[in-house]
Parts: sequence; structure tokens; C-alpha cells
Amino acid sequence: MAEHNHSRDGTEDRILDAAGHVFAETGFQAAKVRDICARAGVNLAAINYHFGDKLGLYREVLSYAACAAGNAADFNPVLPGRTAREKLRAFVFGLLQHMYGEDRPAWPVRLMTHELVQPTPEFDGVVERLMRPRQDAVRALVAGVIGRSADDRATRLCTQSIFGQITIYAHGREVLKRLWPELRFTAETLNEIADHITDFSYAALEHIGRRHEAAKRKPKAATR
Amino acid sequence: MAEHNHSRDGTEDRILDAAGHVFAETGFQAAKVRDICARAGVNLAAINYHFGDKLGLYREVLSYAACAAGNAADFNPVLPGRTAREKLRAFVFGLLQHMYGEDRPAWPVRLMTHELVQPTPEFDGVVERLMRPRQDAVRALVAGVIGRSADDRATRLCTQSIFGQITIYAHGREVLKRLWPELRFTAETLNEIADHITDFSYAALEHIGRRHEAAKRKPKAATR
DNA sequence: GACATTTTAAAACGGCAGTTTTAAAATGCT
DNA sequence: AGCATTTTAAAACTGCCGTTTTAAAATGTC
Repeated sequence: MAEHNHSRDGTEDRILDAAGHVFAETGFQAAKVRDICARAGVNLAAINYHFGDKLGLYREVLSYAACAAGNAADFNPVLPGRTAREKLRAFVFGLLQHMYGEDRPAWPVRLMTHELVQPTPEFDGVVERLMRPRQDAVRALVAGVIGRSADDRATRLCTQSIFGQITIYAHGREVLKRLWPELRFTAETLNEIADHITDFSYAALEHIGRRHEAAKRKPKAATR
Repeated sequence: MAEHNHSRDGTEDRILDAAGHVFAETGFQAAKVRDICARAGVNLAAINYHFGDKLGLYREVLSYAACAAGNAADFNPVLPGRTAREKLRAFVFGLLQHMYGEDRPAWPVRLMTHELVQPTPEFDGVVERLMRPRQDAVRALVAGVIGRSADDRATRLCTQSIFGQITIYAHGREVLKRLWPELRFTAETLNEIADHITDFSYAALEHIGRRHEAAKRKPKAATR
């Protein structure tokens, strides 16, 4: 009956937590089972006893991270907000907060970064459960603002632009450390970045929407 | 005297080429010396004979990639163009072409992706020689458009936004494969993406510039 | 208290992979 | 031709690391 307390203490939980950090640092392949055990303060045999093998442990860690980083109550792609602009801002801030928030552990994002560069077989599931819903939400939002369908090329490109702006703080991490070392991800900064991305993107979307309107009115002129 | 023909043939060159591909696929750690030798069609001992050890080879590959991917004549952060908009478009297209162009080998970018996630000691040099000049060029350009200094926070955020839009096609590679599988990086598509990013960003920059102007005129009103 | 489950300890197994070695053959240079 | 350099071949060395094993101790659980 004392099985589902996801907090601390239990040997399995200590291993999961340690594994999360170690896997996130170096990726699956380079991570050493002995390091994980040392960090968790458990015996070397414990991993095989509880998770079968290293990959079994990794699977658990991934789903643990995807759960703690995904459809949890703290982030939901279906967002409130009356205007489209408010919805965009809510989405952007939510994702930023979710990925870089100070209160949040940084390792799940790092783990994803490794998956992105060198996907394990589990990656497909992660994309479907985590990324696709977000993409779809943003595509629908963008489509509404620029007045095109959700699978229009322009809609997709705009969606790419928005996600690119958000995720570069994860992917460009090591570059930022060197080219903008003063940057810290405080709560203030997160709001500042969210404001910026919203301003930047919404102005762009409105512009693209207007251009599309104008092109519809006098379709004889060259679009380019 | 027959030392500096950077083309093909020579054993060292064949090793470098093969190593580029293998390192780019799996990253430094996971890459196997035996695979590289097999691919290059050379003896196992050849790597140690010519490059000392695996890391020595990697260093050569990196500088080879950075050279073939950096300040070569085909891409230069100091770009032509009369208007700021033309300069932006030239920069964006140049970098896109440089990173994703069909005529270009894809492995240097993949290699960089690995470095970004798990930097080797060589990474600092790469950042200084490749990334910083580009950053500076864009910062200067952005600063001019929005009417702020090059090290202003708004300028930096805008620069992040622009690079985020360009690099997501590399970092989001595996996600794109799954969420937008039809996308191909033909010459046409590259132009389309360059047009999009330029439109998107320039509209945003102008908007931010205007907002800044307005804020300067009546500074009593809250900026937010 | 009896019992199953969990955890520890230390050692060893087994395979993978970077490196080295040795000897021979090929190649290039003057 | 003679010599140094390069390349090959196959085998062995070496360390790392995931995994297993064995036996003992700790921790529940009824």
C-alpha cells in the first residue's frame, strides 16, 4: 500500500533521482551505472535488481521526466486568455517557466536535449505525447491570427519561429554561457523573455496576416 | 610540397572525411575508431600513427569542420545589401544555405549539435571563432533597426529570437522528421524559409523600434 | 519468531573498444 | 638501388563498464 508515494526515501526513488541527473549530464550511453549508484548511495547491484538493466532504468527515468515535464497540472497546452495575444503570452510563459523555471529541476530538459541529438527508441512516444499537442495548439492559434489554415505552410513556418525562440535557451545553453554570461533565469527574466517573445511574434503574425489580406484583395500583383 | 591539397585521396584525408561522418552521427564518445577505419578503408593502426589518438583525430576533424563551415568565402557575417532589411535577408539566407544547403555536407552541423549538448574543450575556440562574430554582426544590425545600443537587453533578446528561428531546423531535426515529415531542404525551401524569417523578424523589429520611439516621446506612461 | 523481500558487500565475469606491438609489404624520394 | 616513410595485417594488451554471482545482513510482514 505504500507504493505510490513519488517523493523521496525509497531506494528506487533515490536511484531514479540520481539517474535523472547523471543521464541528463552525459546522455544515456556515456552515463555510468557506477556513478548513478554512488550518487544514489545504493549498492551496485540495486539497479539490476529493481530495473533489470541500464536501459530499463533509463526508460523509467524518461517516463518519469516526461510525466514531471509534460501533461502535469502545471502546464497545459490548452490555455486560458480572452484574446489570441493573451493566449500566446500564456503559452510562451508557461513553456518557458516549465522549461527554465527556478523552482523546477533542470535535468529533464537536459535529458530531452540529449534525446533530440541522439534519440533512443523511446523518443517517438515522447514526441507524440509531449511535442505534438503543443505544436497543434500553437498551429491553431497562429492560424487564427494570420487567417490561414492550420496546415498551411505559412502557419507551420510561424510555428517553427515561435518554438525556435523558446527552445534556443535550451539548445544554445552552452553558447549563451559564453556570449551572454550575465543572463540568469530568474522569475523576472522569464517574464521579460516571455514578454519579448510575445511582442516579437505577435507583431510578426499581425504583419503576415495583413500581408495575406492585402494579397487576397488585389491578387493580380506579385505576392513576392 | 604535396601537403596542402585538401581534396581526397591521401590516407589522412580519407580518415578525416570518414571520421567527420562517424563523429557527426554518434558524437565523440560513442564513435568507434574501428568504424572510422572501416569507413575510410584504412588499417586500424592508421589513426594512431597519423593523429596520435582518437581525441587528436577529433580535434583535427573539428577544426576541419569549423574551417569548412566558418569563415570560408561562402559565408561571411559582413554582408552586402543597401537597406537593413536586405542585410538581414542576406544574413539569414547565407546562414541557412550554409547550414542546410543541399550542396553542402550535413555532417559539420550535426557535429556542432553534439558539441552544443556536450562540449569538448575545443568548444570555446569554436564559439569565439564562429559564433561570436555572427552574434556581433546581428546585434549591430538589430541595434540599428530598433534604435538601441548593441548591448541593450532588447537588442540581445531580438538577436536570440533571430538565431532561434534559424537554428531550430538543426536542433529540432528529429522532431521535425516526425511532426513535419514532408519538409525537404531544397534550394526553393531554403529561400522560402529565409523569406519567412526575414519577414517575421523585420516586422517584429520595426514594431519594437516603433514602441521604443513612442516610449521616448511620452516617457511618463508606464512602458509595460 | 518464521518467513519473504530487500539491501549490502565484494569479487568476478565478459565484452567492447582504444591502443600497442611486431613483422612484413608498399610507396616515395634522391 | 638504397633508404626512410607510410601502410597493412593480425594479434594481443589494457582498461572500462554493464552485468552476474554468492553470501550475508537488514528490513519488513503476518
